[in-house]
Amino acid sequence: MSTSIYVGNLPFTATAEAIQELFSTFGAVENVNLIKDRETGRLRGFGFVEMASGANEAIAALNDKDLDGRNLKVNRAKPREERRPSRW
DNA sequence: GTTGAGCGTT
Repeated sequence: MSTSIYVGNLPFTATAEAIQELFSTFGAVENVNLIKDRETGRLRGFGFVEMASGANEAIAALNDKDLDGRNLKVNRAKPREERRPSRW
């Protein structure tokens, strides 16, 4: 059982490994997925983290936490929606 | 800088 966590307001200086280390402090990080624009390849400024345990602990501790001069947004993520229809 | 995908067989 894993918990999907939404992480927003991420600094462009942050990386997946840094996020994993940060979240692994409170539990086991299953996976880290930083979202980036697939057309430009640049970070969108947010990402997702899957944790096997300590998810709520990480959320409570890292949410609204100061990082690189910005306050992080950490919340339980909602299931990914279907991609926009390619065709009618 | 705020809720993710990719272009073939996850």
